[in-house]
Amino acid sequence: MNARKGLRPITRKDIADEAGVTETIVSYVINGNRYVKEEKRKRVQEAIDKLGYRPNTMARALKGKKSNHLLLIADDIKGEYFGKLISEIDGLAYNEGYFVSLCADHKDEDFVNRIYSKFFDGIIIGSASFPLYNIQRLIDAGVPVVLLEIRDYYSINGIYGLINTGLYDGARECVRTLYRKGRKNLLFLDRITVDGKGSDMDDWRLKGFIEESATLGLESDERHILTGYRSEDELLAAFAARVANGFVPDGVMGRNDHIALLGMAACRQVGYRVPEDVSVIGFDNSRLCKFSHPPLTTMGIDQREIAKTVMRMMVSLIDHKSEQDSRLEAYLHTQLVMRESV
Amino acid sequence: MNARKGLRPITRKDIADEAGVTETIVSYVINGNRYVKEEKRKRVQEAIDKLGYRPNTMARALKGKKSNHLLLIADDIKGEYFGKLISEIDGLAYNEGYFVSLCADHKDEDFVNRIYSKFFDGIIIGSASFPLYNIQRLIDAGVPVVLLEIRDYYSINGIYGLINTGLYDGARECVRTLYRKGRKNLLFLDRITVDGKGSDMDDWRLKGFIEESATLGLESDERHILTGYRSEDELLAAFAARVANGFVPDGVMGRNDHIALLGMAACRQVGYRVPEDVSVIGFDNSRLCKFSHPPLTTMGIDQREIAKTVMRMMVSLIDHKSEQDSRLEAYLHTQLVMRESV
DNA sequence: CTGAAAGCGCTTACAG
DNA sequence: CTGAAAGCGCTTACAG
Repeated sequence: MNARKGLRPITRKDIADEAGVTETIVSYVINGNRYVKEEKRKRVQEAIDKLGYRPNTMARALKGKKSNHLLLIADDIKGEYFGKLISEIDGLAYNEGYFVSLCADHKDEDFVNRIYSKFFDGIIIGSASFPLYNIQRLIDAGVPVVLLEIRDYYSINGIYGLINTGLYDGARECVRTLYRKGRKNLLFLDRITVDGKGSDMDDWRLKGFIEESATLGLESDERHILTGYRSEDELLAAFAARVANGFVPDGVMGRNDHIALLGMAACRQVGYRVPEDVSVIGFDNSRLCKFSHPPLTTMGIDQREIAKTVMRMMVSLIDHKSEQDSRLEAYLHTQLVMRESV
Repeated sequence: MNARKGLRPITRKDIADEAGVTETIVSYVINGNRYVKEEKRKRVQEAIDKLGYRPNTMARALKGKKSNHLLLIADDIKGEYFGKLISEIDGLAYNEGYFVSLCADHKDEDFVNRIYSKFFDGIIIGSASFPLYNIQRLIDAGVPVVLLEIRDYYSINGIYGLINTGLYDGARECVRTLYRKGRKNLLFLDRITVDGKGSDMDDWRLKGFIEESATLGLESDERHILTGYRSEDELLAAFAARVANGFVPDGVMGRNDHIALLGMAACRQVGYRVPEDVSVIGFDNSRLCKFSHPPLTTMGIDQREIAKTVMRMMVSLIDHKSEQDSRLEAYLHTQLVMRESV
């Protein structure tokens, strides 16, 4: 009971002593890979329950067993999109016996070495800025990897999971939604980044915007894409500048709800009414949408479905890797949520 | 290069071979706890850099070294409050060499055994529903624990960190803010829970609401507290029912911004104008506030400051536990953010 | 059917 | 100053 000393963690030996069997026997009942006399098995099981024993994860992992730890690498941990996703993944993972670690996409060279200390049973990459060669390195090293297709991963080879979360089709539908309202002069609002480096054409949402615009015969050159800002204020300023330069958008598509709402504010700032003068559409269907004014029309992402797919792939990759002979793929869909901003 | 085979993780032996020294020497230069001839040290260092070697975390932890893993237990992973907090903690933790795992507060009896497999160097508890006796068990077992004081933890003994994030004082200031606007008939909106079990008096925000009301001579009996709902719709219905029963609030305080905004919607639903008829105040200063209509006045929480305090305490607890002779405490402050809903 | 033993990748007290 | 060796808590091939 002395907090300073620390209660000794209970080990396999304690169970063996308590149950009156060899340590070997304890291992075999835990791993269930050898017949053990029913009566001994029972005594061991009781000892385990009584003492609340859990095999030391470290020791098991050292002997080649799983660490039961997954890592999720994200770039916008703060956002509601990842919040929901993590929450769903955590729920499913916990039931499968896993813990999930969360990590922003750190830029230092050492990052990959650190995550590759044989610690994680699998890695989920949901960051658009994680370098491709590092992803390839992980896959080549045999680490189970599941990629959330925020950007194009066509160049990645090997056995891994790839989840297309419907961003591209969703973006196209956003454009069509604006178009159906008679909007012809669209503006895409890119993300805010620390370094002011925006998305490139490998970004599914931007790509969807451009290609659907082309399909519909709408312009989508660089005047129609606002990018390169590092803060909310810079976004507002960039928008105002674009308008001052004579560009008059009648439809605004935000890369996510937060950005779309900032676009809405920017519109009002230069005197446009939403949705009378300009339609605004977001992406994510986050809580923000319902409470904005007017409520934001948006493209909903089903994080629960994504989480289920992630876990399904992870389990395949971890437990049945040798049975796979090509990458696993899944295509999910977004869903338009009509409110009043379009 | 064969993805199926997997590149063998590089071990201490590889470094020893590469540098032409004993494995022992490699360990000593890594841990820096013995003099090693400058020239050997240099060769080892070069080999480490060249091969990108990282000591196996599992093996080190098995020998009593740190696992460099922290666990954060939260109850509302989805929310923006935790999103920001995690994001900040992750940033600081990464620089200190830690990864942080995230976990909802699972209810099964086995949860504590699972987290107590000697895996985590420390545990941060930000969940109001984590059972007190389990917290005490962890602390008694010598696990470094930092508690975010969402509720009252006066009964926990031993050496641990306790961070009062200013919820109580913040809640009181919310009440005063409403009061200053002449609001006398206040309504506290509690959280939405899965089981419909609301907060008790150990909850700092509720406690602050009740006690400041008393100080100001305002009523704060159960008619002034709305609780026990399991969904947004139930909240709206409960609000309408309370009003139908003849209770006419002129000030609404939400437990967080999301709840406050729901309260705002509820007000409108029964025909009240905000802020003309009723003032609404939230808690968190999340993105929601800025985009609501009218923009929500709220109590800001500084997650960055909380994260810094958490890490500072964690490091003390992990690296200098023996030097502590009582629990570590910190008091942080919330900050009123005036907008237009009060 | 079952136990003693090797070994996973490390750290560090021990003995030169 | 430095190496061989014990041992952390496990798993499982090996030899009864």
